[in-house]
Amino acid sequence: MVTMSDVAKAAGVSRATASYALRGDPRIVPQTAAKVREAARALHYTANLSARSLRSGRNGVIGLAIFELDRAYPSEMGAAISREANRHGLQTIVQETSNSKEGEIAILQKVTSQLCDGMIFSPGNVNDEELRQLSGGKPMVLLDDISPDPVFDTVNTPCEAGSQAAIDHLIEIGCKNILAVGAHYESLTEDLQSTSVSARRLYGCLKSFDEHDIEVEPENFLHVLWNPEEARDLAHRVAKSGRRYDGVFCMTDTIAMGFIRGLADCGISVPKDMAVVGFDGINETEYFIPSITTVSTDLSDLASKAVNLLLRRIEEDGEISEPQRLTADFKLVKRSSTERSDLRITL
Amino acid sequence: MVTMSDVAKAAGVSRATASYALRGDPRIVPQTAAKVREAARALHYTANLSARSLRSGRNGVIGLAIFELDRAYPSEMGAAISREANRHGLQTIVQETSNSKEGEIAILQKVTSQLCDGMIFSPGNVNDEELRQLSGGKPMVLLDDISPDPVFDTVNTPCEAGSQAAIDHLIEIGCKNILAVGAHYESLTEDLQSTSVSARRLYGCLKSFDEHDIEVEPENFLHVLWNPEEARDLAHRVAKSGRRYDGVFCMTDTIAMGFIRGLADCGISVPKDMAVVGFDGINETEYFIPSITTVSTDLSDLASKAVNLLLRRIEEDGEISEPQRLTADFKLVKRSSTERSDLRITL
DNA sequence: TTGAAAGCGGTACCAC
DNA sequence: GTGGTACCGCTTTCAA
Repeated sequence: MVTMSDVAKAAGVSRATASYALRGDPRIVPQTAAKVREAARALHYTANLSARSLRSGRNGVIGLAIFELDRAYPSEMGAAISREANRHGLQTIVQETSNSKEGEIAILQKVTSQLCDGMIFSPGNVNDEELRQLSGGKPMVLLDDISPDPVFDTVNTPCEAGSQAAIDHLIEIGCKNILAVGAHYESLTEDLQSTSVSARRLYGCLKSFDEHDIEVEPENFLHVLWNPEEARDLAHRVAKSGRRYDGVFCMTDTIAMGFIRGLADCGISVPKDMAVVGFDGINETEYFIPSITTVSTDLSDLASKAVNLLLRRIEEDGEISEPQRLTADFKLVKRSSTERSDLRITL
Repeated sequence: MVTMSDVAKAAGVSRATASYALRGDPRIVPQTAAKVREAARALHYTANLSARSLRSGRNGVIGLAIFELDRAYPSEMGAAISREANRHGLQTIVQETSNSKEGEIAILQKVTSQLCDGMIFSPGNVNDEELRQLSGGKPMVLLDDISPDPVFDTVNTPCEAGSQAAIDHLIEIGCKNILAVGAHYESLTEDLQSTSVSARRLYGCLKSFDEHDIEVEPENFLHVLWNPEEARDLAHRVAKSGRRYDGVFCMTDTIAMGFIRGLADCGISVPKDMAVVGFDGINETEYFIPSITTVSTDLSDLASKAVNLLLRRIEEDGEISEPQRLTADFKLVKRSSTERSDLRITL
């Protein structure tokens, strides 16, 4: 392994000078700097990040912790963040928490807070106070944090506005009896700011119903775990229940896909018999049959907001500003799953 | 930040003793060890990985580099490896190479080889010689490496046997005119061991045709980039070509999904008009409509083989054994996309 | 403008 | 069995 001493020796300067030169410190005269750079290149020198990190606390790497690597939304988000960080000259390391408290603690405490300049984190099972401890003082940006009293910068997904747009769309295309899948009607009791993602999406639904003067009952909302298996089962139960819905808003695309699959199992066709809207905008929605109308979270925007917040914290020296809370953009992408043939005929 | 000196002081021992005690060195007497552990717990001490790594070259973290985070197969593989590593008490950090040479170099040179005890890597644009340089001497296991003369341990996906099983299945259900999508017929000229994944999958197809005494022509094979967009376009062209296939083997599930989508665009129904088999076994194949028959690579097996090979290298001291080449298990998962109604009637 | 040297937080050798 | 201490590779004061 070639070290900076090797480079310094080859260039005929001291280690200190080599260090300054390689990092472009203006104190070093151009000739010396060029000599050092040349030596580094010739020797294929690469700085040792552990050493740099140990000494200066910085190494140009940021950490991202997501629930699960193998689910579409978090992994697409990870890709977006990774690419955005690259644009700023940073490397991103991704880890999965497996949505368990031990996982989150292990990652933050053992890895991310030690090996990275800062981290972006989807908290699931640790609260802000624990996070503060686990962060080891390193900058952190949270994704969809639900603390009433935020300690860290946060970027939220556009839950309220997005869900509202979804229901608006179903109403627009003529749906008269809409079902929202993903949250209990009862979950909406708490303070909205500090509440869960599902409750915030539910809130958006209610807002839309309200603005359209549509009365809803608890039966218009069904809770389900956010995975396709459960959604599929739920669709079976809905199909057998006899209750007739003509439009469904699923709080995630994965739910939507499972739900549509479940409807298909029971001979109910989307969009002919029922229109379906998803949320997230994962790539698969375009290739699913039918392609799925979805509230597409703008992941580039989310990534850019998160990385910029993090960089601000990493670069700020001492003076700590108020934690910020931003929301990512979205757009409603209309596809087959809400194309109503009856509507098309009237056009 | 609480350091080992703090722990040592609190426990009334030296730093050296504290270090030994915390790592369970048998030389330390149980009482002393307990004292140290208690102090560490009370102070919420966590070892600094950069420091440990700098000194000992080990920190319990392995690196995984995959092409793209936001594609199903690599991310499911990443999840499997991450979980397998956890089982061995290791943390995994995942990075995406974006399938570019610069990406691969940056990751290996700047991050993985420095911050990790070893790495698992899908090479795409760097050859073995470059890899050896970039690895910095750290242990590395490759995934689907195609070097004629392997330098590193490798775990391959079951290309030949899997593709053969796929074609076998299509033949079994009565397909008479089969199309394989994903590789040129011409790509099969080179030495099989050192050839690309697509060529190896192609070879499996040919083996099956051969064993069933089925004559094939170049028209039975169509090349396409391995993404759903291209596959969808290709399906459009196939549909319009007039050539009648009754069974299609797509070399990845993503191709299969895009292809089925494209067929649907043209009014061709799967499996009624055409049976389709995919490869990889990604989760979505189960929820796609129709659900997709696929050659499912056993990712737990792949992960276990890769992690075990890596651990062996990390733990081996000096004595270097021959590079090993293993192949992951698979199973053919039969689903709707190859359910032939005509066959079902005759049963 | 450059160099000497201290030190980041651990590990591991060697002496006691 | 435990402690002193050199050292991993780099950054960063401080002096020259």
